[in-house]
Amino acid sequence: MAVTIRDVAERAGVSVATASRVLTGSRNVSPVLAERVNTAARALGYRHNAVASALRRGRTNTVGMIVPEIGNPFFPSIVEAVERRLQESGRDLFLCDAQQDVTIERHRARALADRQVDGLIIVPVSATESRATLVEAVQRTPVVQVDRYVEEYPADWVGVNDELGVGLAVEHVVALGARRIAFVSASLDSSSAQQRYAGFERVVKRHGLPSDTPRLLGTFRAEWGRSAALQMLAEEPFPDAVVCGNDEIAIGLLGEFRRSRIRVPEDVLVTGFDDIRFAQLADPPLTTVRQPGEQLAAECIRLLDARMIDRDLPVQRVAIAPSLVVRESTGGSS
Amino acid sequence: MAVTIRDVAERAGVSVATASRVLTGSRNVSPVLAERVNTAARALGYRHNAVASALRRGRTNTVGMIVPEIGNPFFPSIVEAVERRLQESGRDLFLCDAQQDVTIERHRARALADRQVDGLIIVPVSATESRATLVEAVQRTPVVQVDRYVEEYPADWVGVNDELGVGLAVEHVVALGARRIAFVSASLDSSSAQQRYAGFERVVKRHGLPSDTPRLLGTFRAEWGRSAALQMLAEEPFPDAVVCGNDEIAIGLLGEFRRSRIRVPEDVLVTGFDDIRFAQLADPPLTTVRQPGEQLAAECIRLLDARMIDRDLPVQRVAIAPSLVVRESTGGSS
DNA sequence: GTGAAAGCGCTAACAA
DNA sequence: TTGTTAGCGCTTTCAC
Repeated sequence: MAVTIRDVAERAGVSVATASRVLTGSRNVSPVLAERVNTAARALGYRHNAVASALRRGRTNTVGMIVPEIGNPFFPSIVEAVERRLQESGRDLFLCDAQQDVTIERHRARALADRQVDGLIIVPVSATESRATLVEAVQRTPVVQVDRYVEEYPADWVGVNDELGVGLAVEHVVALGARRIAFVSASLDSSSAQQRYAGFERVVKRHGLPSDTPRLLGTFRAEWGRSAALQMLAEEPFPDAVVCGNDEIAIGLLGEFRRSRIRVPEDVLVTGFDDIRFAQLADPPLTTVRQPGEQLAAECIRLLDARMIDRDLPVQRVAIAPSLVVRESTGGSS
Repeated sequence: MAVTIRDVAERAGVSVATASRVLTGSRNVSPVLAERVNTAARALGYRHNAVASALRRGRTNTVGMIVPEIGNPFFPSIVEAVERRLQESGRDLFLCDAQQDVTIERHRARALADRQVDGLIIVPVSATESRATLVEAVQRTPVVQVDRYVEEYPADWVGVNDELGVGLAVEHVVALGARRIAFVSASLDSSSAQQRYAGFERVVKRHGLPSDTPRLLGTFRAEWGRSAALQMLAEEPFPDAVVCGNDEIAIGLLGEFRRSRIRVPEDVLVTGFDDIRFAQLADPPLTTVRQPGEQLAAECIRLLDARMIDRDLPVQRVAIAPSLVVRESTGGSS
């Protein structure tokens, strides 16, 4: 068996209480004994049993995080930022992947809560079907929703203003002269998809632009961008611009346009959303709406910590304004 | 306080032992009592305390995983595959990101071991500097290295044969007539970088190709691909082909070549490694060496389970043969 | 400042 | 088949 605090105490000639006090960094121990305990611990190769500690204290110094799909490159960027923040306060992050499935998402949320995480950060899969999972989780642990949220906000949320973000993209292509603007995004399961769609419609309406242009809703994947491109190529008239619900879709679209000898930005303008790493590596480099990952992460941890202190706080919603990054897919920086 | 097994037992009118037996699915309980316990648990909203259970059993039904950098899209693909496998046996995966830093990696490994994970899956950051972390971890829990390994194999390993993989790429461009072949990859910290470099040199030598072509070693990132491209463009003679250490580098390289009006594959052939999602979306679509993620994951779990049964098994090394995926960056399928 | 002792919630002997 | 009970390793009163 592994060496326990009992062994350390014995070797140091003190009680387990004192050993515990030293090992957890309590003030009220004489330097002499503290030194003895530390020496004994080192000599024996003592390793703290976090499970036992967690059982006793009811805290784990651990935060759980669930993302809809780790393969979508936008999520890893948020995860990295959150992890850096958590590190500052010495907490560990356990990350889980819901694989785009609300059932798996529920399992993961329970698994994390069962392990007594001190808090849960979640990007919900679905605006409607993830709701029950959130409601259940909120009763067990502090929860913060990031990026996406579920209906009626059972928990705090931080994200960018998606509606505004897509608005920026539309305004941009309108300013460049586009009239017939198509929208390619994911079906309206998630709040992101919903808000981005809403933003598109709002600005199109505001400018009195034709509303019979394609609105193609599939998934947030590049393959969907490809099929959407093919679909648009098969129909007349071809749009002046395509605003996409995220970068992956836009990159898929660009690939298909390239193959069909449609020139971007000469024949059609294209915009994305997120500003993932590959956006600037696309051909042509992609104009997109940037999500400020560091800021999202910072706010997320702030909300979580506030909620850990007071569970009964009113639910907070923090919407950060995104910014447009102009690249060559709409004619380049100007 | 949350509802405990004691509350359930009381409500069901049985002992905690019986309640425990029912709740953990033991056979030896009469159906009548089992039903009563389940009903009581549901009525009270009982949730299993995994921490207490873990302390008692010494098992957590949890596997930890550490990747060097979750932002590198190759790792999420492995993570997803591992997660699917683990799900089959009802275990949960806790994922950690080492942020390319061996110190953080050590912290994560300890945090996971402290929480008594039943096993650890790790893609080590460095072939040399991650070694101590591995050695320590191996003493605490079953460990499997995936993709990369550290010197002297303190733990099982499964990955593709990197040397062979790069060999496939070189053979391919040689068959297409390339003589002057450049190599752009990451500096030789990780075993992947080392093996891929070795594979390149071996095949170049075997074919008696010129050995004064560029060998540029930086990082596994697209930015490095860009700078490497610029470096090669500034020198004479320009190579016939560039074999890259991974897809990201190749994609960065393609971007820079495009900007400089170097045509791929007409002016130069380019190959990658990994076959990440964006490889086929690159312009032109990237010829690359595919790592069979599902197979890696399956083998990884098999090794882990074997080691959980017998810690004293001799160290296993499983090298899977990778395959070449030919796309347009070397002239397309043929 | 230090130690004795009571659990945190659960499981697994052991008895009945 | 069921119940009683002794811990898993740790932290934290509560006495001294």
